[in-house]
Amino acid sequence: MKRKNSKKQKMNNKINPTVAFFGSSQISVWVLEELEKEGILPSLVITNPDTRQGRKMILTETPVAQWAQQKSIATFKPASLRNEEIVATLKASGCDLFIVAAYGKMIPEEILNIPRFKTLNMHPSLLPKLRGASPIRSAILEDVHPTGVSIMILTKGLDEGPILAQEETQIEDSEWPIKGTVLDEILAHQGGKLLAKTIHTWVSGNMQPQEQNHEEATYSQKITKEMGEIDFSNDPYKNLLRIRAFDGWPGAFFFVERKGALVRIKILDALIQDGVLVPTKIIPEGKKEMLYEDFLRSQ
RNA sequence: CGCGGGGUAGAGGAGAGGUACCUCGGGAGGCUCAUAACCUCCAGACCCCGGUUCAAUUCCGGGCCCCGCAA
Repeated sequence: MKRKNSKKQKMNNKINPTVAFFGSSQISVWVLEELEKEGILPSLVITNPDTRQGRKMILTETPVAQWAQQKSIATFKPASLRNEEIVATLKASGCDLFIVAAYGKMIPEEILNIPRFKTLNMHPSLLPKLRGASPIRSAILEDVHPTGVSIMILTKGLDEGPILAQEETQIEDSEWPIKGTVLDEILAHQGGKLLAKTIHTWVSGNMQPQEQNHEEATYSQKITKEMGEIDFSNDPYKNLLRIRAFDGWPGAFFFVERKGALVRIKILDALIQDGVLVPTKIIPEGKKEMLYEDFLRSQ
């Protein structure tokens, strides 16, 4: 009777380490939501500084900062982590574990090694594939299907740390190439869930990190605005991948001449019809979202 | 005050100080073996509040909303 109880207790009362979370984007927030569902709430949040953004250039907090504020969690917004004050603060926090998800900055080794359970990272790709800045969008752009999520221990190199867990993402062929914003959300939630599960096992000591196969590593490039310009003379499927990958940000676009001026046309979505890339929904500069056929009618 | 564009039928556009026009869509009818094609007809609109004016949807001022850039 007594034995049974203690066993049960071990199963249900998971060890809950104190955690500091590094993240900045909406993807980070989705991960935080999954962690919270599993009872992991950080006691400290590190995110990027506020930036001016939006049409009015309003000073805005990162989605993570907003989330943390709502939960009344202490938040730091350092411009750089190579800063003794921050390092001291993190050391003094006494956190057992650091978690990183879409933070947006490289974290110095000095910080990675502070907590006794080390620093874990949720990386939304099947490492060692698509290391680097844009694993989700590049999966679409480079037609890497299926993709997935990985949980790893952060080390000095860029996404080179040993892997604790990995999971493929189930996406129907018919849905591929999927839209970037959709894949963001799928991978963030899936990665968050896997991360939560992994943390519980990891801190209880029942996990063997697996070194990555560095030979097979590929890297995702940072996505820039210019990459979004669509040249209709290019391969239609590649253009479609680009439109879907850049969904939301930075967006795909082309220019048309109207009354002597170049007008930018943003492509929201497109499909391939009889081997030809046909936009479906667009936004001409200064106008609102409209069907491409409506746009053509008025040309 | 970061820069800029815009709000006209259900959709996309044109327009002008005094009958608001075009394309698509909707409805009715016609032609046709038949049709998403063609013909005829019909319904349906000027973002809001002030000002100027004999007259404002149009010019002026303010407001609300939408969007492109930028970040």
